[in-house]
Amino acid sequence: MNSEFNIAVHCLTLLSLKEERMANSEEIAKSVCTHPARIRKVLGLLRKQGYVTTKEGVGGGYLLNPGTEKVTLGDLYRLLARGSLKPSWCSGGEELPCEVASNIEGIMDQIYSGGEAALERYLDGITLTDVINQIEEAGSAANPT
Amino acid sequence: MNSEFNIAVHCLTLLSLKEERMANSEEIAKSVCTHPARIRKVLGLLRKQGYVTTKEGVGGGYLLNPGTEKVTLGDLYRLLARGSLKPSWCSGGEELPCEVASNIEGIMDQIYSGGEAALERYLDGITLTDVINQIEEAGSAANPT
DNA sequence: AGCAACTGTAAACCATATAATTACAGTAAT
DNA sequence: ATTACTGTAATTATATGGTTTACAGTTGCT
Repeated sequence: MNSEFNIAVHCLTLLSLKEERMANSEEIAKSVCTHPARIRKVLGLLRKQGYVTTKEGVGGGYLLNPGTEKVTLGDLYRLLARGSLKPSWCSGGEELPCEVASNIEGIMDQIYSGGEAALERYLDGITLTDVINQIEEAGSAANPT
Repeated sequence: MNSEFNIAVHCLTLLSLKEERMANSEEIAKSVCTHPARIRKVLGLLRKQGYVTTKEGVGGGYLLNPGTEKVTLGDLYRLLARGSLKPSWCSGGEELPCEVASNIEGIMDQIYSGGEAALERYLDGITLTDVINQIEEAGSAANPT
C-alpha cells in the first residue's frame, strides 16, 4: 500500500508525544526521514479532516487538535490509502470473446473490495492512542527508570 | 497488491471451465491479456504447488489437476502476493535520535502483519469454485437459455 | 514597511518496481 | 529431424512513487 498512510500515523504520533503538540514540517521530516514538502502534503490532507491545525508564517507549523488521538488507523487508511489493494494492472477485458476474460474484472473487483473491507475493520480496531502507547512502552523499555 | 495473484485466479478458472481442463500459454495469455512468458512464469509456480501439471513438447500446455477447485484465494494470495500490504518505503529509522522514528518501524510492521492476517482470513473464505460459479452465473445472465 | 520563517502547491526530476518482450535451451510428439 | 510446446533469465519499456526545486501566499517581528 501507499506510504502516506504510514507517514500520517508517524506525524500524528510524533505531535501527540510533544509537550507543545506542535512542530514544523522540517522537524517532522527529519523524524519521518523524507522531504518537508512531502510532510506538508500529507498534513495538508489531515488538516482538511480537522486532525491538525496549521499555522503559517514565522513560528508556524502543525498543531495537533484535541481528540485526534481517538482517530483510528482505519480512518487514516480510508483517507490516504483507500483502494490500494487492487493492483493497477488487472487481467482480462470486457471486450474479449471469452467468458472468463469478459467477466473476471467485475468479480475480482468485488473480491478486492471485500478484502479492503476486512482490512478496514481490522484497522478500525486500532487507535492512534494504541500506537502512541506502544511507542512509549518501547521507549521506556530502552531506558528503564 | 501484486497482479500475479489475479493472473493465477484467472488461469485456474479458465482451465476449470474448459472441457479438456487444458490450454497452452498462448491461449491463456490471450484471455488474461498479457504475454505468454508471464503466464508460463505464474503457472510454473502453480505447478510446484501441485495445482496444475505441465506437459512440454508438441500438443503440450497446462492441465488442471483434480481437486484444485477447492483451493482458496487465501492459498493463492500466500503463494503469490504475501507481504504486499507493507509499502516498500517506510518512515523513520532505527538510528534516528527520536523515540518515534526509532520505534515506529517495528510497530507498523506488526500492524501490516495483522492487516495481512485479516485479509488472508477473508480470502480463505473464497474458493476457486466460488469464482467459477460466479463466472458461470455472469455468463448465463448474458446468454439466458 | 520590510524582512524572515513558515505553509501550500505544482512541476520537474530521479529511482524503483512492474510488465512486455526477446532469446534460447530443454522436451516431447510426429 | 522437425515442429510445437515449456522453463527461465536477461533486456527493454513503462508506470509509479518519492525527492527536490520553485515560488506564491501568510504571518510575526523589528
